[in-house]
Amino acid sequence: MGRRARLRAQTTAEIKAIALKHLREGGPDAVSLRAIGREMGMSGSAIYSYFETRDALITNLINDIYTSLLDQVETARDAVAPDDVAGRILAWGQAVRLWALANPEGFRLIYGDPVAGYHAPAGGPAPEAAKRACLGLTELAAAAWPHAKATQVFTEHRWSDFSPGLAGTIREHFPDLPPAAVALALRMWGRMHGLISLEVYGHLGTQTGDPAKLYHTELLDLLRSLGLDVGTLRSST
Amino acid sequence: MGRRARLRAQTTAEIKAIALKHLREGGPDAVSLRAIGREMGMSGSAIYSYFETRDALITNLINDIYTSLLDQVETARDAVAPDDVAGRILAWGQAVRLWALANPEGFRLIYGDPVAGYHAPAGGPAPEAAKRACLGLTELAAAAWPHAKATQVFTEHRWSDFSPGLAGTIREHFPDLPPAAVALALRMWGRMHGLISLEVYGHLGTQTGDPAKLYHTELLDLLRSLGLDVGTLRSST
DNA sequence: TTCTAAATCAGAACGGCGTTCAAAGTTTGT
DNA sequence: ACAAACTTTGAACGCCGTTCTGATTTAGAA
Repeated sequence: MGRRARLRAQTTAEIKAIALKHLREGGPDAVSLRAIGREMGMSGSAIYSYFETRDALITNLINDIYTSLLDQVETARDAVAPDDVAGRILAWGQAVRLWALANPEGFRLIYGDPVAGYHAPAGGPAPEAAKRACLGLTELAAAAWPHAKATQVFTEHRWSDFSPGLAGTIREHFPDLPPAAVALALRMWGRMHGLISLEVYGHLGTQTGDPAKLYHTELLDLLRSLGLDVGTLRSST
Repeated sequence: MGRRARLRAQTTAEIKAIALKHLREGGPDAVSLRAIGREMGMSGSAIYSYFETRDALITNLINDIYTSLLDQVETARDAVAPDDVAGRILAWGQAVRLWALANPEGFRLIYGDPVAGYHAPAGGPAPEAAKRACLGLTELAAAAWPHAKATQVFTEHRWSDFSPGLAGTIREHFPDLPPAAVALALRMWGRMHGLISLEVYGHLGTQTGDPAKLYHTELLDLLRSLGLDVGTLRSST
């Protein structure tokens, strides 16, 4: 990599770093090419040498942020023994919430309306990370499936219910998993996402430390509905 | 009401109607004072006679939209006999989703980042509607509580876990309800909200009619976790 | 090494936005 | 009839994304 390419990579990184800083400090509106350029001592239009458009920069940020979320969540999950299925699900769920509370702007960027006038590219802004998330959840669901299948509500699910890309990838990794287990994985996702997004967007009491307890209860209920014993677990905040 | 006041009310309504139209047709960015004025044959600054600021207009819209959501949801719930607890919960849940799919921009306005640079006023943009939502869900949880309390995961919840305003209002309406039932109501909210918001924001497969089935399964599982019999219910899409 | 083509930048410009302000126009009540 | 209140306009300010022109710097081939 020549000198030119190195400078370019460095500038690109600086743009992204400042964009992230503005995002954290001033919310989505503060992420503007002109403001970034101003802080870097560059003209706003100069950034167009590094990103084709502002949306491209945002997409790039979403990718990074989504990846960092998954890194953290997977790490938390893998800190629990693989045979402790309930513990791994609990760890995943708590990690998602803690990450979201620590990075609310990032959470909004990934799961909400990212930024004024932003339009996600086809296939979503971070298809790679999204696939990782799906696979991670499916792995948890697959591990829980032997216990869960007895307790699950009966609803017919077919592979054709899912997008071909997702279904294909999943069946590659988990050949013997029934489609109902994939539905379970998505529902687990929804259960975690619901309370977290209500909390991040301020629709929960906005008072005291309650949301943590509420979320913990929800996770325990999720485990119970999977047929997993949670009698002894209690204090993993 | 004099002629002047009537004209004023009419203009105010027209502003809101056009704002809603732009919201539906062009997304949040299309809601701009200048664009509204343009369509009305008014200068953009004239709107400041009717709304103190753009955020005030948005807040007003959120209020209307949130209210219309609750009207629809409560109507759906009340179409089911009061003693059919499971049916009422199912009706509520399906109504929320159908409304969200029919009014995705409204859903984003209420539950997401509403619009570029919008900052909600203290107490939220629609405290009245939010309270109605909480009470409605609490009513459902209260009706289910006799069945549910046996199956619920044990987690201590106290009144102090909730915001004083919410707790007070709820205890007014449901004097004998334990705090755990309020936690259950909020968790029901989260369960419905999770899948719906993932679907509205395009994080679910983006393929086929699957989300409906997934959501239905989730509602059935919710009912099951409440100890409500759902063996015969199946086809209420 | 010299020369050409590419990459990088600044700065002006266009049209959009929310908001403010002074001035003109209109309605209301006295 | 007239003063006070309200409504509206249009210009202005500063912000934004984006495009374009032209200058400057760099990389690689001759």
